[in-house]
Amino acid sequence: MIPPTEIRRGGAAATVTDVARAAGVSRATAARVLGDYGYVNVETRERVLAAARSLAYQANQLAKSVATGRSKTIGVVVADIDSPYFARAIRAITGTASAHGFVVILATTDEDIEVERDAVRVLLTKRVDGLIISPTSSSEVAHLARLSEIDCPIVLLDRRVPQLRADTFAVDNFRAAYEAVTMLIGRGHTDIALASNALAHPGQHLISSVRERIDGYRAALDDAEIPVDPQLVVMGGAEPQNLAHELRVLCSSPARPTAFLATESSVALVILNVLRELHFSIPDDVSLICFNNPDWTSITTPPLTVISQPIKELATAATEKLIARLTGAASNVRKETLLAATLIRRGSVSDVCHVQRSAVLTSPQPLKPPGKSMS
Amino acid sequence: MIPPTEIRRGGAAATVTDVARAAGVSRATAARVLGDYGYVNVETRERVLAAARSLAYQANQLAKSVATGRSKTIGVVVADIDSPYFARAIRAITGTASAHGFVVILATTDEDIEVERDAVRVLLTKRVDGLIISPTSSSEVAHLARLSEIDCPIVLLDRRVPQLRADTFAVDNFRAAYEAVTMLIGRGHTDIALASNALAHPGQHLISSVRERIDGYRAALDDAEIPVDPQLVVMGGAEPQNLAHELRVLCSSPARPTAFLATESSVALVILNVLRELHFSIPDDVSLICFNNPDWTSITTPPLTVISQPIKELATAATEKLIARLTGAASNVRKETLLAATLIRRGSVSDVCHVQRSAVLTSPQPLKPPGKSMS
DNA sequence: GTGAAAGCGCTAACAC
DNA sequence: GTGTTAGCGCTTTCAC
Repeated sequence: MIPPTEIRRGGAAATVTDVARAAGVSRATAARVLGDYGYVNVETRERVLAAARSLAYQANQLAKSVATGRSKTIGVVVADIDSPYFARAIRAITGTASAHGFVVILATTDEDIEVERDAVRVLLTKRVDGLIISPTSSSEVAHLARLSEIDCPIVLLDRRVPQLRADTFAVDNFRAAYEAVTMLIGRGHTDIALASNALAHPGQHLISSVRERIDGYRAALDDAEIPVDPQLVVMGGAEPQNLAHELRVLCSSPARPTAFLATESSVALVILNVLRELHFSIPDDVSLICFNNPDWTSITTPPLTVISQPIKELATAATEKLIARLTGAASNVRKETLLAATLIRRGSVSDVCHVQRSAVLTSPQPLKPPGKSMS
Repeated sequence: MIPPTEIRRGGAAATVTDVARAAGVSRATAARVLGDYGYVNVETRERVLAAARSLAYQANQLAKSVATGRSKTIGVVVADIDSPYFARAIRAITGTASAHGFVVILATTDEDIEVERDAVRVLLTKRVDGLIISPTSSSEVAHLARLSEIDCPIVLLDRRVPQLRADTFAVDNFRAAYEAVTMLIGRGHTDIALASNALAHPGQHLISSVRERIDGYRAALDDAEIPVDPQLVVMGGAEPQNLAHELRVLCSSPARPTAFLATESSVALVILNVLRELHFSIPDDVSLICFNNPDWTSITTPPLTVISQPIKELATAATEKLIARLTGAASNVRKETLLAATLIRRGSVSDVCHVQRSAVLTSPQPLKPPGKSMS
């Protein structure tokens, strides 16, 4: 009864046609039950499913995608995964995506705009349904602007690009920096340095997160009527050695600050190394606050006061928004979502006693951080 | 002259057909130049390329894939990206892959075998050309064994599964643990504990890396004729609170060890917290060595002596091997590549003075670590 | 060299 | 309900 054609060709996967033949129905019918659409007799369905099972049929999503025009794939483009910050983001993205039946293609750019452009091109070639990106540049975004024309939804994560009018999920960095610096000022600090691993290319825009942190830092000083000393803003670039060098110079100069705000935890690491090398102690000689809250900041001596960013929530929300857009469940208006960061007070900040003040604890203060909230 | 059909339909991407029409050639010819295969007159080629350019033609890789049967995509399945260890691996994989024109689909399992099975199934559905996986279980591998049947090359990263006969890239964990423990013994320690965030499910196999580290630990003790105290092997499970609890109990008992070997840096973090809480100091009261070498281990007080694993090299080699297999450039025999780990001596190990010994430095020793090598 | 035509595995009108 | 048929965008064989 069974025709010889029934014999599967060497190792190749079973197709709808194979299943249809095995079940004795047309391809359309088989496709209907396998694709789970349209009406089909419950008995016929069983027969098809049985055939599919026995042939270990697995749908070819690629073929499905070219037929439907949707790939159930989202592209993710970030600078680096090494940072625990982005690692957590990616983790949240893949989790959320797969819960919705989407798969994630990952690309890293190393903060290189050329690589980013290329990554986006490749992802388009793979026909991703949408893109989550943490853009390297806030100005060179032509390759991103193009996306809306070709109807590939894009959501920005962690970094804003106002001119793009895309859904954006980021931290309120200005406020976070402002509050941290204001806190330092309240503790008596006036010589507060800001350290970053960004680089101030002349004429080049900084990525928004760093830009906003610096702005917040400046605003806090301004509001306290403390002049901003340009020397105290050190942009070391991605090379730790260089950053370390600049910090060493700064700390050995008369302009030596009494407190540091680090724009990244990796910067804090460099600061810690330099301070140790110079035999400065934290928080007695200098206070330190850094952005991000990787595990290790709680076990240093002293534990670090940090600005914790809700990256997981951000990434999850970004992914859900993108998927909503893809399934037509999102409103047409592009929205910017700014989440508040949380200042976690630990032991790396102390008072500066210009004037004799009443004794204040300088040791670890397990204060309950203010609740974070969606804005 | 230009037919009205020349007008692009709303926003949709240009296809080979469009380009062919614009260039006044057949689809086959256009396909040849766009796909860069077969012979075509150099002049015709120019015409086609010009047309492609003006239409902003971008090949549809999906369609190409269903036609050719190869997707230029590799699937990566790991437990978690949060760990800096795997993050670095993924980074290396995406980098290497993209250098070879491949793209990476990422899936995380959270050490859940069901999730892993599902991830593999989904990736197959996407017709990945091959798989890099760090399997959750060393015993439940039927879903992986199936892969070789359907001709989907797989390479194992970081964890071994002997019964799978797949290319494997891992660290020589046995030797690494053996050497670390032997070093501790040489420093006078006899009560050496091993702590892990794995869980000893009854009848369940541990993942190979943990298994081998424990074996190495035991072997070192055996060879030194030190009895292995089961109490000193604490398997806390993934829940840090639980691990912390077990450690607290152990450290408060008479069985308190003088040294710890942590199978993960995240475990070291927990140990550090517990020790601080108990007011034990490192390395005076207890010594500590941990696997992995995240940045932060060099800035704790004291800096941690660690076992650094060449994960980047491993991941790069794994990716290259997979791609070689995909392009038919690899020999048929499956090979296991074990790279040596490197013991980096810093400040968290000190001597135990059962017997009075000559003074030995216990402060940070920037000894040059032994060179690592491919095996 | 180039074109016509079949095919990859799937979806989706449209008839019956 | 089910089958027929025409696509999706690309490759590839085979004539001319």
